[in-house]
Amino acid sequence: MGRTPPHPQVSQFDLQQVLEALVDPVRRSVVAQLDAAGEDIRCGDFDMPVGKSTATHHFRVLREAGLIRQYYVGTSRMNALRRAEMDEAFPGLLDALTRSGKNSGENSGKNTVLPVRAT
Amino acid sequence: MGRTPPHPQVSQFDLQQVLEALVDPVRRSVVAQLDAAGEDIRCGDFDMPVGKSTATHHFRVLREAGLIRQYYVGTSRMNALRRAEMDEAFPGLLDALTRSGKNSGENSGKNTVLPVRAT
DNA sequence: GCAGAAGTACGATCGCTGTCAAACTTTGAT
DNA sequence: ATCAAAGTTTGACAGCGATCGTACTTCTGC
Repeated sequence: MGRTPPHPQVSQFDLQQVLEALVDPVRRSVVAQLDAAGEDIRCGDFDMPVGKSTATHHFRVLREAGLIRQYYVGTSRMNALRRAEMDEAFPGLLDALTRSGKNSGENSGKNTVLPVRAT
Repeated sequence: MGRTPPHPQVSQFDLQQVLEALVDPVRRSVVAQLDAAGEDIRCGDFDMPVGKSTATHHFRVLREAGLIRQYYVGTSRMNALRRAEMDEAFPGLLDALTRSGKNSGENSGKNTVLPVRAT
């Protein structure tokens, strides 16, 4: 059980890494769900449109960027939003993202208004 | 083709698109330079570590996301930061990025040789 | 001990995007 | 008219990352 994966310290948070984590709609949705719930969530209890192995990958990216903290409870892995630490490193960033996530409905990544060549 | 290229309206700004634009260190640097200068800058006057055609590509991505406005002056193309409109669409986002850009790696995302504060 | 549940690790695709070089266009100056 | 400056367009290429399926590891309950 106690096998906790490595987590970065606040002093090691990197903006580039955080943005790369948050640019993916699936991962941003995970953050949004944690923020909305206000409590920790099991990996399997998220609403994610991908397979298990892909989900694992997303959680790892979020963890290594410092956005979430993971710990085991039985066979389940719990996920906690590191909101306070993120706010300390990058004030206003999570606020801006979680807020605008509500209004402009996230359309899962692909374009809405701009012309793109056909395939 | 001395005409102005197409620019999106504020109501059409898309968070996903804006994040995809800002996740690239070169493009974030362009935004930072515009923000720091406080005035419009010619394409050729930016400090960019890429070739001209790549720079053109970056400017297009920024423009289509709504981050900059482009207009011609002679043979030169000027670039203006659409700060107010971005703030209207995504309050706090640019603030968070330009501010933490000072501390964390806005350094092209590769080798960030910057002071790290302890906790 | 065994079976099932919950994730993880490992390859393998596959599409996207950042990059460049070369050719082209438009504008301003000589 | 000619030439140079400033960007754009096009085509090609390389690398990264999101995705999946399968096999593997741990833990809980019986």
